[in-house]
Amino acid sequence: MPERRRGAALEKALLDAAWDELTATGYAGFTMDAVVQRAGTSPPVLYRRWPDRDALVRATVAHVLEQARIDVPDTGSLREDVLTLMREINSTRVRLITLMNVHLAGYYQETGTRPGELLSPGGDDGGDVIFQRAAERGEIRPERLTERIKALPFDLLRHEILVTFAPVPDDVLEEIVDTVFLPLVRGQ
Amino acid sequence: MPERRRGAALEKALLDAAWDELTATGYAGFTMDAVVQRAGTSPPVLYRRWPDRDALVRATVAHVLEQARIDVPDTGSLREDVLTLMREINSTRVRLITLMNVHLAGYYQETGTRPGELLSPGGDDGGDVIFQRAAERGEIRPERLTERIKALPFDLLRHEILVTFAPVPDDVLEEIVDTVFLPLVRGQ
DNA sequence: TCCTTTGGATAGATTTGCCTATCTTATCTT
DNA sequence: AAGATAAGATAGGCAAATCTATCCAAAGGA
Repeated sequence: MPERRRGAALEKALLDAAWDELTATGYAGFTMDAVVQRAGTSPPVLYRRWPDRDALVRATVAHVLEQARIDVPDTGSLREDVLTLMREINSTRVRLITLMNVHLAGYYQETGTRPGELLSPGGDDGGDVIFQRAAERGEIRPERLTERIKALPFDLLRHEILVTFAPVPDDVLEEIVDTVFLPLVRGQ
Repeated sequence: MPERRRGAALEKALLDAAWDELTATGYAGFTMDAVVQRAGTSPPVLYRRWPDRDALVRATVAHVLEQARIDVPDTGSLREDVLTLMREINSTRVRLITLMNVHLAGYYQETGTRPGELLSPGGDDGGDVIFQRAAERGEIRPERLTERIKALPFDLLRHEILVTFAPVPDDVLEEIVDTVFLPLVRGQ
């Protein structure tokens, strides 16, 4: 019956349990006991690794961020590249985004992290590649590409997620790209 | 020394204290004791009016929402109308928006309220007037006015607030209106 | 196989916040 | 001026969560 987890495997199980607990109950209802119970272990196991609740939350967020890398698509068209990225974000990061913005007010003040850092795929430059390629293909007018416009579809996606707390329907993604983003970069 | 507050004045003072407490510490750290102390009164005074913490939070939000009405401007140009609305929101509702989105996860589940309802000035139709007038003046192409595009500047403003937790600089507001919104409704 | 390391169970001390009971005192009404 | 009403102080019971002390048991290494 024993079959005990140890070391890294145990640590991952604890952080996963903490993450589930965070998304289920939010920061307000987040208790060490609940994490212990969800992970099927006992308090000292938790306290040996993280001295208090805040340390555990920070480690949990860091752990999830590490695993949340998104790689940049290359479909051959800007429309599909942007939509692919948006769909990827939409399907994998809704919990992360809502949690970070909705539940973790205190987290920011301590760490200096900003929620903005959560969406740019692979840092702030990762997304630039798809615009460079689109410009080389002649799909867009490069002079239209301000930082704001490059960020626009992702900002709007993030906004939808933050206001609805749910994944965004695919036709909304297409509406954003086709009626807002593309007209701006193609110049009508 | 006494000079006791009573009735409506006391109630307002309590709700204001609760509001300050909410924005200062967030929902997680929001305690009845802290509100009592901040208001300079004692527990029974609070509990005679609101049976528990959740009721107080709900009453506080309702109280703030009541006082947060924004009226629709009529400057003669769409650009100024939109900018005026955005500036008004920017200067009066940053705390409200961040709090509602960042701290009050539990509030929504109970009340069914959605954060989206916080920005549309005077309900969802209030803002429509400025677009009607702009169309009558011939400033814009009415067929461009989808719901999404009408909401666009306000969605982007809300997004900025949610990501930075601070008022948005005026030049950012102008950038949004001049490089994103107006090109879309004027058709280039 | 022995022994060191580490996971896990249990119980409890401590803190903190919720909420109530009781009493005093100010203010309003008549 | 007297009585009714409501504010405010104080104290405390209760519940829940934090964190620790102590012990036992399993896994891995020598």
